[in-house]
Amino acid sequence: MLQIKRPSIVDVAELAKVSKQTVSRVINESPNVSEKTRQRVLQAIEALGFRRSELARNFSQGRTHSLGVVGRDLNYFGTRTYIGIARQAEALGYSLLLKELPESGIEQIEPMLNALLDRHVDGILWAVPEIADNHAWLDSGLLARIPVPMVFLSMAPRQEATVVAYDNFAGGELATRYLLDCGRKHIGHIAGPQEWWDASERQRGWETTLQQAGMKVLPEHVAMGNWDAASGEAAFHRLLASYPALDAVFVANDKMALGVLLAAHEKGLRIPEDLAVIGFDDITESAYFHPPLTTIFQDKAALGQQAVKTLAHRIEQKFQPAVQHVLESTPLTHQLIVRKTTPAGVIKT
Amino acid sequence: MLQIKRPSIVDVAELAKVSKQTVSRVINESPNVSEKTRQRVLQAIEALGFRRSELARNFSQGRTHSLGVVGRDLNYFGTRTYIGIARQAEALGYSLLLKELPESGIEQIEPMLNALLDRHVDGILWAVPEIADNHAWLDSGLLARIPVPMVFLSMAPRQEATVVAYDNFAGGELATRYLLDCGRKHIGHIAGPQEWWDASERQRGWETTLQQAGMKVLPEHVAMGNWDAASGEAAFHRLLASYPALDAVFVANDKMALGVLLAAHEKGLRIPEDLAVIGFDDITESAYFHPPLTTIFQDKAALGQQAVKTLAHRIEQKFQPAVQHVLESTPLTHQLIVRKTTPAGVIKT
DNA sequence: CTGTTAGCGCTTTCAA
DNA sequence: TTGAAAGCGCTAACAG
Repeated sequence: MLQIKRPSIVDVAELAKVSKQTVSRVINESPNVSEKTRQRVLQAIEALGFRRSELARNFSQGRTHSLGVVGRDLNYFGTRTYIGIARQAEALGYSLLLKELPESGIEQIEPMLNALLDRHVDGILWAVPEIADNHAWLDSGLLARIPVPMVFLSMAPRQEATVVAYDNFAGGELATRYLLDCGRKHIGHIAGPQEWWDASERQRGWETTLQQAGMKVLPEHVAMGNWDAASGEAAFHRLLASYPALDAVFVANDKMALGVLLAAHEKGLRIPEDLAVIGFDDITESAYFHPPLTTIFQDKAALGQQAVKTLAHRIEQKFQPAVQHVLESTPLTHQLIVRKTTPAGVIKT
Repeated sequence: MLQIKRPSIVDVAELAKVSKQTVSRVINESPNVSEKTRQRVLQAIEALGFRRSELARNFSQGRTHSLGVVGRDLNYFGTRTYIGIARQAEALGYSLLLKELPESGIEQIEPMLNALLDRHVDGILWAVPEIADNHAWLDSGLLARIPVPMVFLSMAPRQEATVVAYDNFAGGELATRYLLDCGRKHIGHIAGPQEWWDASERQRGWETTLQQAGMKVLPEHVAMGNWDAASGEAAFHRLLASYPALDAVFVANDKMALGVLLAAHEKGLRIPEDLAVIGFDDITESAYFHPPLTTIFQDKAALGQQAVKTLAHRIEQKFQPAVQHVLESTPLTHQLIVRKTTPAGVIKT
């Protein structure tokens, strides 16, 4: 099973009777080649089935036209986010080098970044959710020593770091205000894990909105889950116990809301008459929950796209500081999707 | 903003007063280095903060220790599959180069493969679901011309192609047999898109099992969906119309089953008394459906792991034909998960 | 045990 | 418009 060597630029040069330099010019579409030789070279390329080795090119140029993507469990940001990332990267001519950051934590971070840098990625996209202080390394000065542009997905804004994120605070406000508009007076919250930035922002949005409406917010008006349906169910039981007057609940994601719906049903609560429920995310299933879930939509694909655009923009700036690059931007705003878990007839602008 | 050049092997050599070859030996842990010089070199490495450039190494070795992964929409195989792939690749020392195959189709395939080969991936993992004839290119001889090992995820077995897949036929049998064991006499099927290999296999499992039980299987006993909850709902309405005696339904995936549950509820059917329902996949939400869904579990992470193991095994074989490599294998068998959408009290071995 | 010499396949000077 | 030469950072093959 003889391995046939890929033809190189030299093979093409020999066949076309030119220098390899000329071949290089042809494949790079340099204008400084006569039409005649260009044709000869193109023929040789065709005849040999030549393709330029990106590996060699990357090596010689010192850049790889690839982006390192560090994720955690792929599934937090969800497949939609990754699709956005992948499509946008492809569109912009970047390859993706994917890494999974293990739970273990902080001591894995530097090795991971190094692995990417050793492969000379042009930029790095950090798609690890911010949990507790797992982004604390940013303040250690490590960031400044990373020689390539870096973009962070959905983390708390901080100095010197480029962040692409939804405004979860605003999302929390949107959900809560809607429940207020429905006329509910006792709006509880089932939060994601406190240590998650996204979760605490959503909670802050809920709290602030209620306070601005002149309502009191007590600790027993919140229960915490871990994003899973099971935890939503458990949290709902606790919440109902600690806040019996409850007539509406803002759940920090749709999966937990699924658990809430089940639990409420078991308790014999009518939805939305006795209890209004609003979720967060608008996962595809939520339209088929029982009853269909009112929720806050966020376009995860757009989030991924925007992150890649931003990163690519910074890379181009670095490699060609001369030219003015424009950064296209996708708007990232939450949308309210009203379905059956909230009362009908409410006008919302 | 001066870009500091990464120290190279040569810088280390100079500082340690040895040849770069010796440095190379040290970083590759060759035994043929005296302890004394090794220490000197290590110190120099430390002092300079040297790290070997994987890019250069890849180039010089002609292999990249990376796997090309071609997926479609990331979400068909699901995040679990990708987590399995990512973790196993990491464990085996491979990087992942990710590509998304656009829907458009066949004319994208060769460019995609070429893009991967131009970057000299060591192997390719094809994670695109087999739909209609979108794998027909395999029979065109293209495969034979791909110079690196390739592994296909979840497609129909064929000559000359390495496939890692669940036996969907067996899964269909398992589900159907269970409904029979429950004593149901009118078992319908809501299938995935006919053109999907996985879908048609599951259907075949259903059909065969019923026939072996001496039952007649008619076209009106099946309705087709597109994997989405919405399509499951619609398909159920059609199925009920064409097969009024229906007392059980095997749904080809959990999402569609979700739609079925909603539709059945609206029809006033009691589950499982009037209608037993079994899904397929065991997505995390299904335990929280209303009622909790009986389903067939498949470990997608294990699927991804097994695919990477298989691919890595073939790669090692190629690069070091001398040594005997053992291929660890993860068992890929479906499991029945009994919850509330099927009658209780059935003993199942 | 260590050093020397090539060479991987391309791009980037610099000359002609 | 073309070519020659050097170099990217490493490994491989051969000497000593």
